[in-house]
Amino acid sequence: MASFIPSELEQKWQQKWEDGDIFSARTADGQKKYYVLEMFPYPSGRIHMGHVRNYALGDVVARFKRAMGFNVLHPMGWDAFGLPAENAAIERGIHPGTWTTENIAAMRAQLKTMGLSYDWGRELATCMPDYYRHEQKMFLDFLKKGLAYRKESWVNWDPVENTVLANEQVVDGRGWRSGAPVERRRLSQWFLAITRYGDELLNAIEGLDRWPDKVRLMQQNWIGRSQGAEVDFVIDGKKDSAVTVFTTRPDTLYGASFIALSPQHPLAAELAETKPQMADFIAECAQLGTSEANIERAEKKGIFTGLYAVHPLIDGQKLPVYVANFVLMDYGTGAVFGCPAHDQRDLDFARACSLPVIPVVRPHDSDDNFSIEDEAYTGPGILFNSAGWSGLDIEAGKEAAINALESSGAGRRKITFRLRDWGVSRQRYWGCPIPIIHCPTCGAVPVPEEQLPVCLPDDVECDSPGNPLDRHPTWSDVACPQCAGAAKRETDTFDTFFESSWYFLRYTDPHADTAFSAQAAAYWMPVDQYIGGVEHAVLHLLYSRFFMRALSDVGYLDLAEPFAGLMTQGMVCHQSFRDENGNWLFPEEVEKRGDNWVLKSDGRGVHAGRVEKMSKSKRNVVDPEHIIATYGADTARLFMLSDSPPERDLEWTEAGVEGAHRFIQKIWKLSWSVTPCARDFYFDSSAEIGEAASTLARALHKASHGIATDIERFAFNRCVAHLHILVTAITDYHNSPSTDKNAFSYAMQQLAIVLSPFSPHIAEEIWQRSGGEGFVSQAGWPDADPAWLKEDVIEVAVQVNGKMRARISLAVDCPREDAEQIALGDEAVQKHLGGQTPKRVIVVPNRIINIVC
RNA sequence: GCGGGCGUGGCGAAAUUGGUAGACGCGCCAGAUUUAGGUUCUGGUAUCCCAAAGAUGUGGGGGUUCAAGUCCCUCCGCCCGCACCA
Repeated sequence: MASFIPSELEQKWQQKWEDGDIFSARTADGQKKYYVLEMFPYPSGRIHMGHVRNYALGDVVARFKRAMGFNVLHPMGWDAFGLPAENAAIERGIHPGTWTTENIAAMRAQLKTMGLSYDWGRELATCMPDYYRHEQKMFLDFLKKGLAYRKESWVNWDPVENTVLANEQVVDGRGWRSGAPVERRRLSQWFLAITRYGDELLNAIEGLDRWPDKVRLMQQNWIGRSQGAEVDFVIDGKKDSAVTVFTTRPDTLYGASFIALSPQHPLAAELAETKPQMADFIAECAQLGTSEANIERAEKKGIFTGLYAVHPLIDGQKLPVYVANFVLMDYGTGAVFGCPAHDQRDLDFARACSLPVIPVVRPHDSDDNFSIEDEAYTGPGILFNSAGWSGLDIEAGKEAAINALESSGAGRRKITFRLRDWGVSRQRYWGCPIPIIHCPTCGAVPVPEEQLPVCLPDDVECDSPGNPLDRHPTWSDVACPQCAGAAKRETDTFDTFFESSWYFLRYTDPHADTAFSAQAAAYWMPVDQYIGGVEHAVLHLLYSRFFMRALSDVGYLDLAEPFAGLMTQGMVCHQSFRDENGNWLFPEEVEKRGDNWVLKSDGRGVHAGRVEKMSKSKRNVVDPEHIIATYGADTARLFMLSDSPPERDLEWTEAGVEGAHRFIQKIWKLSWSVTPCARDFYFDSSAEIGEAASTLARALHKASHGIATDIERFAFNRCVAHLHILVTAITDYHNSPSTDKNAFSYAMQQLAIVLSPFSPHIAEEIWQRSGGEGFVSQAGWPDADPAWLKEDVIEVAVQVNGKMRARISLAVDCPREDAEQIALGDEAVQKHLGGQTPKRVIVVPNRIINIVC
């Protein structure tokens, strides 16, 4: 027997697949299509285990659907613009483009060793002008349609580097490189009007029935449609100035005790001009940056403006106006009224500032003495302390409030979305240039379409922070397309989510002169199965849904939803280790001796930490390249799929890989007894073929049925269990005295088919040895014969008063009465009945019998 | 802070969606093969109990039901996302 060298075997088959060009997808009208897509990687330099998991999952689906007779599209490409390339440029003096291209080459080579069934002819990289030129055109089309517009918004500003910082680059309120306290700055930037589709994006979630419920919920909450009212509060002493607030609880207006403005509210800025204290407070708030998580986690603080607002309903009542760090400028109107009795955050603030707490909603089972202590009351109830609204329930109260506001002119019904328009401008080099020319006389002028693409210049200095496009001596100097006067190119580039919002469309027609052709999109779209990390549950997936609608509206295609099916995978985790000094250690630096972990080098003790997401900083990483070189891709893929269900986190363990490897080797050894089998061989379920052959036939049919069912429901770990059971059955048959060489080889050939989505290389080898035609990668999935799946006798549990007391064997679909009689006749059952007569007997056919007395 | 999720043997998990808890794998134990180690093969393995019988058991507490890992309430722990990381 030849020893098993996975790399040789795998290279051989990868070469044959490539030579045979068997994974190229061609538009084939009439054949049912299936589009499988995994989220394309950012070319960071090396693949990591998360990629291996993602692509192994996708390849199972692609290979299985091919076996089921679908015309499968399974492409791969590179999400190639982004911040890390610029960081590499600053840190290592390498051009972002060079860095990215080298990374792509390295990662492509790594991916190819996995034996994934991609159509590499459709590969794309978003940093190529051939790709991004189309999104410049899209942007201009959006602009014409009013879907793109310009407005001011806030960014994190590093005052030392004079650059805009990403949230990731703000650490504890300081720039990550400069260490300087972050400021907020207002910049004029481009936005895409995603909120125009708010209702549609929300309503269509219901139809995404092959998406995980959790993702649908998250998108729903993210869009966050709320009904309520806008209320205008006139500032005392300034008749014509009012602060407008948005509230979902107009019913609690009689409980209002203050008004709070966002630190970015125009009125706050106005006050800061004359009040240094206010200016200081706003500056302090600015240090929290733009991250909503940071803002909302910060200690609640506010300062009094000295102004009072007039309560629109209560004569003579005035509410103090504060500027508070917990009010977001981006939501509603950037101002709220505080009702401490019925909002915990308002209550905390009111207690800190000694403001009145006026309960206006009481629970149904309380009376008008209901009062508030440390906890705001947010539950259902009846209004009180509310003049004419007292006695109404909350919903009726809201209606009454809105009617009162509308008739007095102090407010109006209002629907607000939490969703904000998408700011796409980035002050960075490594992105798609925004095709706009700024002219001192004509303003922002679109670059004429015949001048597209606006290519990134290569000759840039990337050795210092900031946008090199701003520093380029000539690139931005152009003539205005309208007046031919001297003008400047826009030096901002697009958010990289722009690229990932339509790449799945480009794959359908990757060499088209346009972004894609409507025909190709009509054939291949939507993506039937999309697979990727749950971290994209909202942003990327929502932007893509928006893009489809926007592109449809400007005439590119006619389809609203890009992804019919979605599967979100869990993270790949590994135990982390630290030495005595708290330094992180790589897994290969430690080993287990007895119950303790020690350093391999000198045997000193090691702290074994938690099992957590693989990350470079904690060093708990395992390099896929090393694993594939050692065990082979078949083993690595099989292990990735075998232990945890795909949506859950997976712990990478050495022992687990070893186990998968043993299983592959077991199959390898078995494969040496395989000889070409008769083409028309099959197990006849209507003939007497003997015990051993029947058992084998049953195992084969159960496996092909079970694996197909479990692939459809993403229970890949169960698929691996089916494979183990099948291999055990084939081994037993092989070892049995009545073994038949032809039957054995046939069984192995069938195994090859059902194994091929998981470990395709060894499957090809077995297929070839058993005389299979062509590639197993192109073979059809075996139909399961129901006759071989049916059991004759089934074991049924018998409970007495809900406790399991016996198991009885019954014929399948045995009549209820017979089952009941047999159960009651059972010795153990009789013993537990202790002579009592059953009051009730529940018979669940083929499952359980419960005798109640 | 807000939004979402997860929690079952020593470990990864399974449970036909309210019907026999622990399939399959890892680990461990015993035996066989082997000069030995490794490999391989066979058997065992939720806990308590010598065994049987029995009892207990799905993060904690409570509830609904003939029947709860599954449904409801509540508490605890861990993880993910929060709009300029991708």
